[in-house]
Amino acid sequence: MEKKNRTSLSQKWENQLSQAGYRITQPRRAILDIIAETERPLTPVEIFDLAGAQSAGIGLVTVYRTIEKLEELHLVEHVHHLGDCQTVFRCSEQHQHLLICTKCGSSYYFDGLEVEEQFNQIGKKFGYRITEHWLQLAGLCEECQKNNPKDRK
Amino acid sequence: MEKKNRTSLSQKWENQLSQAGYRITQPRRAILDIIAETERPLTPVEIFDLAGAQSAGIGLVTVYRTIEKLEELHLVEHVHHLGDCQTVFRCSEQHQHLLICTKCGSSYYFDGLEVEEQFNQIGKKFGYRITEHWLQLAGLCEECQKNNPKDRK
DNA sequence: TTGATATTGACATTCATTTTCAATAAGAGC
DNA sequence: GCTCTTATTGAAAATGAATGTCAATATCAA
Repeated sequence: MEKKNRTSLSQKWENQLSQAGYRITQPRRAILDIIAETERPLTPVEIFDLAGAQSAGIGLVTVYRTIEKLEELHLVEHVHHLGDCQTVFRCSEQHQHLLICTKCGSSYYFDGLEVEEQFNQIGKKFGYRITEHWLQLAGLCEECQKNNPKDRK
Repeated sequence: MEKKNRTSLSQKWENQLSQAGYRITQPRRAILDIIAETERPLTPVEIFDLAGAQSAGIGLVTVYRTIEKLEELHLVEHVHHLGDCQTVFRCSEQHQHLLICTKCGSSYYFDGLEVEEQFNQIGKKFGYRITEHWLQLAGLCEECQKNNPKDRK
């Protein structure tokens, strides 16, 4: 059995799951690693495939259930990848907004403090009291701008 | 056959569909009317139910197909109704953002010119060239704030 | 080490959406 | 107004994502 290179992030998640009373199992560990390591949103099936490649015999159901727990503890969240209403995932910290590359999917979180104040203003204009907002930016990351000199599909 | 009170919006859509080479059928007309008349996002099934109440025998499949065409002509768009990744619909004009009431679902569109400039700035910070953005605000509308004196669920 | 039980994976089930296909109806051309 | 081509329709079947069921298994507290 080879020693896995656990990231500090998945270690942290593991502790939080444990503290919340959940057990740490091999399948869960594999799934945590995948999500923590990957710098872009993933679909449940993608996670399933990646995890399956590492340790055999992980069920897709377990992926859904693990995601559920992580979501409950606010360790991952659902994000929307371009117009399409695909359920994908990305680990997050605090309440932040996603900036995602339309080509390679690489993404960052940013806090929207500059804009959040304006949201309240806009709401006020229409008589609304804003309680939630949903913001996501998409574009080409530095890398993909280089590799995309003109506009290849 | 009673005369329907067609809204000017559905009339306009009808013309655009026609100009795009699509035929105007009774089912399509009913679906157009529903979407144009309704001031909140609707799921395909909701549209199906509402349309079915008006003229019998409209298939759910036709609802999906009509939405498809309307979307193609940018007459409706998919929106996300709060965290949940439910596919719902709402008619829109131009590129605008949705402001939606979490209680009754009533909604407005607003142009986000004030904030859009800032989006580019944020992107620049991370080396991204922003090409799309996705913004939705939710809260309580004036009416629901009144009817919701404390915080009834 | 042991034992209660949370978790697992296989399978069945549900629900939303898409595909298939023969029957029908829209509308262009006469 | 009538005819004919073909886009459109609805029913049924097919797909696909997500959830529920359940006996076997693995975790971890004692």
